[in-house]
Amino acid sequence: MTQVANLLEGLNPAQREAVETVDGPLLIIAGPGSGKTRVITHRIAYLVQEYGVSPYSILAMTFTNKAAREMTDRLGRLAGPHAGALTVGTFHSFCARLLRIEGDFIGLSRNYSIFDDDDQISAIKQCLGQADYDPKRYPPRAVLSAISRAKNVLQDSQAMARDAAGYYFEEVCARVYRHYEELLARNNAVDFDDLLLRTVQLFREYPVVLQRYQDRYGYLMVDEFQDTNVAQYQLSRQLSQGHQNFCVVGDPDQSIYSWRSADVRNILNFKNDYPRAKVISLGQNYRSTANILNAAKGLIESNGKRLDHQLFTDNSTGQPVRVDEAYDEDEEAGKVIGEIKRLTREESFKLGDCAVMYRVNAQSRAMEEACLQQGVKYRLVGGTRFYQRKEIRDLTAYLRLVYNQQDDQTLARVVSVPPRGLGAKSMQQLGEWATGRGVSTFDAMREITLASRNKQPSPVSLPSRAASSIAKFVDLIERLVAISREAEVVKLIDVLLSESGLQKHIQESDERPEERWENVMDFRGIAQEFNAETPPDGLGSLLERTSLVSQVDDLEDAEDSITLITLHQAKGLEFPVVFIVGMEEGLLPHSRSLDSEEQTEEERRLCYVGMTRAEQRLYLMRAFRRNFRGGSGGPAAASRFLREIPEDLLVPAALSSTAARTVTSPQPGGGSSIRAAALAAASVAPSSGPALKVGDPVRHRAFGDGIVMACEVTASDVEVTVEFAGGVGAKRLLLSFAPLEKLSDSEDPGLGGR
DNA sequence: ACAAACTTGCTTTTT
DNA sequence: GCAAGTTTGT
Repeated sequence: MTQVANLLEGLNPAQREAVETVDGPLLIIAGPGSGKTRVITHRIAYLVQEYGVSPYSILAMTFTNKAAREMTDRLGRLAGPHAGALTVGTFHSFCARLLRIEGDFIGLSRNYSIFDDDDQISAIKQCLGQADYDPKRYPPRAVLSAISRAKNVLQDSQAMARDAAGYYFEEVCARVYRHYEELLARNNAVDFDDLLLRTVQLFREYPVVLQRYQDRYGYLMVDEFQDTNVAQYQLSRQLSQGHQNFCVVGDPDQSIYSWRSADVRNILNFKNDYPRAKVISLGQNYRSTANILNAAKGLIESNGKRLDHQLFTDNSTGQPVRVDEAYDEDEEAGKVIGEIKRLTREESFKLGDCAVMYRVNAQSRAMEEACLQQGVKYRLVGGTRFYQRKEIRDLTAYLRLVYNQQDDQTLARVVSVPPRGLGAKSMQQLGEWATGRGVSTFDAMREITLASRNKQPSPVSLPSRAASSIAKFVDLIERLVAISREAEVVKLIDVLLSESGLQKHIQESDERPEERWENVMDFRGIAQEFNAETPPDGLGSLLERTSLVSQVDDLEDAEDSITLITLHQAKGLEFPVVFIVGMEEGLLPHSRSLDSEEQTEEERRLCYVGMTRAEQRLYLMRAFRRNFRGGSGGPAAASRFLREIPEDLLVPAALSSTAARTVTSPQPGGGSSIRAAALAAASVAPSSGPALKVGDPVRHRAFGDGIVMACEVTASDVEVTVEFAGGVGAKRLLLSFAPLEKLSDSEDPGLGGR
């Protein structure tokens, strides 16, 4: 009983209610920083301790491995020895394990492969060929993403074809999809989306199996529910059908993955689907200062379609949100890094407290350069993931082939690394022969090997050199398969590395061999964790791990580095100091999301997610000019989001740029102000000089014609930034001194402001 | 098997 | 306008 008291202690009334509500459907709307994970873990512990629910019958699903691990750790501390019996995992890993066990029902044997992105693309290319479509007209990426979208709404190729009627591209995709299904089946493989789709299908077709899982899991919880897609929702519904002990936690305002088929309607319509669902709103924020929270609230309130719920905090007011602008991305980066250095020097922040967030990965380059220049250590989230590195992928490809020889995609990757005299043409011939006879490529190779061992003529006409290469290769793989059945995983890896020539190949490559070999050894270290399992299960688990990890997963705390991260990846994280860079129209909101209101609202949520990551300080930065892909990029207007944040919570920051950038003339006395610019944009004319507003064409005696990019009201004057034509670039000018004259619209110098 | 020349397209990327 | 991918040539 004391333990139970502990579980409720320190919770606010809403949190407590959420923990104590154990039966029936429950929807928890959890605002940012509202102690969501705490509530989930305490609720699980409470179920076990107070209600005597067996931990064995509790299933908790998350989206990231990181979230799953965090939850498991916390539960270990809360529920102690019980924790091990809980099922906590991502949707995908749960399904992957389930299919290992039950896959037979739908024609998947235990050792099935999980196709990664590359496998999928090359498979799609192959299918396009089979269906006789030109990959130029139908880019494999686009076809794959259409198929993926269909899978995420639980459509097989037939259903997709039915829906596609009249839409030519979709029809084509549905036809390719049919070939793709067949290819996956031949390879004894599934792709990411299949993990969910095929599980749902299995449950539909075999109610007995579903029954078993329904009986086992009497309590189901789903985290980040706003990001579930139709397949995930359906799966959850199936599992909780009988008992309806279905608890979902999420925040529609943080739904930022609709482009990955997440369907926010799952959470918005939850009450319709479960009329007797209890709804609890966690509104108290424990993370951010009041100023930061209110600024974020102000922004998100501009979204039309919203489930209203009250956010508040007892935290201190804190400092206003600081806003600053720069000439271009380099100056912006210089200012950010300069300010971070100041924060560590003059205040008590550490580098590890600071994060810089951006909309697109390309923005990291300027930040990295500024870090290098100013000697600030950084960690870049994203980049090539560990398991995506070439050397690791080559190694895992071998392991996958050893685990499942039906997997032609993997075979194709492995066969010429290192080169062993089996070129594209031999493989092509071999592949055709194999498909013609309805066997896998490896089986075909095996037959050829057998024939040559028995001194029989090769069943296919191949160069004799190729035939002997094939025999050697088959030999190698079969030896490895034998080892995989009796030895531990690391032993298999060691033999593989030396016997396949992969070790030599990596160590003698010209691209940083030491580093690459180190990665291989790191991988070997990871593999050690799976040594204990009886062969070949250890191999299976290792492969599952390699297919299902993300970039944020292995993000470790680094005290002495700042973090560079996209806004998407930042979801779920928090930092004392946050900079959001690139607050410009066309970037945030991104130009590709401006054509629909829904998409623009998602951009707003993305910005909201970023802002609510900040605990103490929040900076919003923008640049006038940004070099997109080398292109001039054109002058960019301030993001509408800046205007939507309540004015009184913002303050111009006037950060100094340590990185020298000579375009700007020395700034007299004062802060530049985005707010003022916005006011000016709204045609509030400055009190002196010609009335200028953003977008006006002007003429300068020395610089020629240009366009007003911004007006900033300083203490005593108005400072305008003008983008001049003819390679002159942007200048900041004081209106009272500068010989500027306003041109009428007909004299527009044609710079084309937005 | 690699390099040079060309084409293309250009958000985000939990698993 | 560039980087990445594809095609073509040696």
